[in-house]
Amino acid sequence: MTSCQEPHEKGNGPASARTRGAILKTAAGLFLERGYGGTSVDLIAAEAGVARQTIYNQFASKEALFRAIFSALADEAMMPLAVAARKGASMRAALLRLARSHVAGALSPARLALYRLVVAEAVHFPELGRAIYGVGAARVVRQLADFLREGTRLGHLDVANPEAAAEQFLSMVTGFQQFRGLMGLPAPSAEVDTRTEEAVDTFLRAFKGRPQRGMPRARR
Amino acid sequence: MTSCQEPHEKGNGPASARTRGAILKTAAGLFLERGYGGTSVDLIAAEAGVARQTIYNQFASKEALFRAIFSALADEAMMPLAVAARKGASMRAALLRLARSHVAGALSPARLALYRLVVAEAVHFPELGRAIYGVGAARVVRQLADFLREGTRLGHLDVANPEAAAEQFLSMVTGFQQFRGLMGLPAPSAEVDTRTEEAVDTFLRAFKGRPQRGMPRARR
DNA sequence: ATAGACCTAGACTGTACAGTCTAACCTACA
DNA sequence: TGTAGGTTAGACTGTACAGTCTAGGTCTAT
Repeated sequence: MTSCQEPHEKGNGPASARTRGAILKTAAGLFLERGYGGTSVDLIAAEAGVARQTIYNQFASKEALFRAIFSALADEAMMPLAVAARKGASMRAALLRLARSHVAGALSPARLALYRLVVAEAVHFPELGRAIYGVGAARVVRQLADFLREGTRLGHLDVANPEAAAEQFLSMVTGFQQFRGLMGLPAPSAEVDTRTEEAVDTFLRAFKGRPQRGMPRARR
Repeated sequence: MTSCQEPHEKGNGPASARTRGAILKTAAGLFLERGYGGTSVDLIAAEAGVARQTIYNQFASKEALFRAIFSALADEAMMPLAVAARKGASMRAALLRLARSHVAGALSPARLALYRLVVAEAVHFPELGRAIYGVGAARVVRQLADFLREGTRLGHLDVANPEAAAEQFLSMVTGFQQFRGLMGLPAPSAEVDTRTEEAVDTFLRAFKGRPQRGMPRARR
């Protein structure tokens, strides 16, 4: 493969920065797609359009490269919940919006790949598991818990233990859908949506607050 | 092509059967412990106290061995839910018992290992994912759904969609605990138990049947 | 005893990979 | 122009592995 790519403009920093970025980005994609063991340094080099030696100039080892990638990956993995309750929206609408966005995220190919990667490698890279949990899941739980606490304070909900309820909500909403996705089963979006709605309704039946105007409590 | 060579009645066929069993058992343990890629045929042979050639006499390839192991693994993976509602037990007690046993199973090292393996390999062995889902998860869901349906018929519960509710229940009960386990985080049994109880209570708040003072008989 | 089915040990082939080393090469900059 | 930093292709080492092949060993039924 003849190298000689277009001459780098000066001013965008040292060539090494650009190269390093390309390596990181390419390697991240490959690790997600093929796992740690399934991704050779040669492949990363080829895909990034870079010599293998260049990778070793930038990173001490394949493992070091993986670790370097990981924190970044973990950070962007769990986008913050779109938790802002809109002013006029009902609690059900707010939770549904939130659930839908969370499910969509959790079922996206990128997130499923990340999940697969982490589950598979957490044994060899224990701090990786802790990182994903801490910067990802735990943070999302905390955000949602705050939202539920606020909803309770305002009387729209009746949640005694917001952290536990948040975990229950997220588990219920993603649980089986995500499992099916990981198992390679199809996830028709209509069905996903139905399941999401049902989960939200179950959650609301369990945690509905004091009756609101126009919302008769009597329900047998 | 697993065990199709038994044309002669030779009676016992002792050596090969025993050998084959040892290989299967050893390989299953190693695959669970170290994953498919992390387990070499040499290692299996050594661990099983068998020559490598013997493995190749019994199985066409490492992959064939893996597949042969898998159905067995999938079968014993999800023990049937101890779903029998005891006569005198309250619904809460029954669900709690069920939840506890399910959680204990899901968090057991063997099941976490299986889960890890399946999640990691479902890409390369798609039918593996389908098998685990079908013989495992889907079956458990069906059982629990039947139980919920029966509870609803008796008026102890009010579940409109038993399948969906069963998935919600199982997701809620195992969701985060299992995730934490997979991530290598400690799972203090006291905390697991608390979370389990909370999940059961949430479920019951959502699906509690009509008040049961005299247990009004519901016929349909 | 002997034949056949099964087993063992280990040599062997071919492949893939991590990581090192070298020598040439490009670009910037003094 | 020359030097320095970074890059490149590719050769090289050592390891691990899947899978084959061979030569001989063990057990069992006839």
